[in-house]
Amino acid sequence: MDTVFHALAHEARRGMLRRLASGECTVGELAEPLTMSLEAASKHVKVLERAGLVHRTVDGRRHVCRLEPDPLASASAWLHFYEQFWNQRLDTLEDLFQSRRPRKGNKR
Amino acid sequence: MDTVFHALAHEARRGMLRRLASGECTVGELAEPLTMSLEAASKHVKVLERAGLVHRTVDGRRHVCRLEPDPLASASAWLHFYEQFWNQRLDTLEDLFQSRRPRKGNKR
DNA sequence: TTTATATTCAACCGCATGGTTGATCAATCG
DNA sequence: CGATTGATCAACCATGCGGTTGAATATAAA
Repeated sequence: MDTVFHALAHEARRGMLRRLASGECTVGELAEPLTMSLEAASKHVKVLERAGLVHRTVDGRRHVCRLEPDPLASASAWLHFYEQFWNQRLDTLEDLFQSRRPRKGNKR
Repeated sequence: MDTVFHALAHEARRGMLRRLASGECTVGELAEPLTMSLEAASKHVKVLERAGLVHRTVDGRRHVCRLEPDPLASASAWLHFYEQFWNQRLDTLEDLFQSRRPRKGNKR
C-alpha cells in the first residue's frame, strides 16, 4: 500500500499510468514524452513494477509494459474512508437541527 | 497533488488521517499510538498540513488538528482514471465476441 | 514564581530518491 | 558480419526523508 501511494507521488509516474491506461507500450515509449534520460524513466517504470501497478513482458529487445489496475482500485477504495467523515459531519448537523440543545463536546 | 500522494505514502500519516476522520485531536493525541518520538510525529503532521489534508488551530498550548477532506476527494477522483481502462477492456472483449475477425493492433 | 505540559526548532545521521554519465547486453537491421 | 537500437546496470551526486537528541518556546497548573 505504501509503495502504491509512493509510486503515485511523482508526476512522471502518474503520466506513465495514464498512458498505459489507453494501451500497453514499451519503456522507450513511456520515456519519450518526459524531459529526462531513458535510464531515469526506466527507474520510474521499475518503481511502478515494484508497486504492482505495471507488469512487464520482454518481447525481443523491447520491454512491453501494461497496466495492472488492481492496486489502483484498492488504493482508491482505501481513500474512501474519508466519506465516513462526511457522513458523520452530516449526522452532527442533523442533530443540531433536530434538537436545539447546546452542542456537546465544545471544550474550549 | 504530488504532495497529497506523498503524504499518503506513509502508514503513520494514514493512521493520523483515519484518526482525524472520527474527530479532531491534538498533535500529542495523534502521536500517542505511534512508536516514534513526539518530534517525529510533529513532522508527520506538518507533512499532512503541507499537503492541505490537515488544518491546525492553536488553542492555548495545544495544537488542534482537523481533517480537510477535499484533497482526499480529488486524489480519489484522479485515481478513478483507471476505470477508463476497465471499460476499454470490456469493449475489446465485446468486440471479440461480436465479430470473429482477428483482433487489430496485435503488432507482434 | 516555580514546575510541568504541549509543542516546535535546530542540528545531526543513515538511507532512499531522482537524476546523471558511461559501459554493457541482447536483438534487429544492412 | 558490423552497426544500431532498446533497454539495463553500476557508480556517482545532490537532495530530501524519517528518525533521533537536546534545547527553546509558550501555556497551564501548583
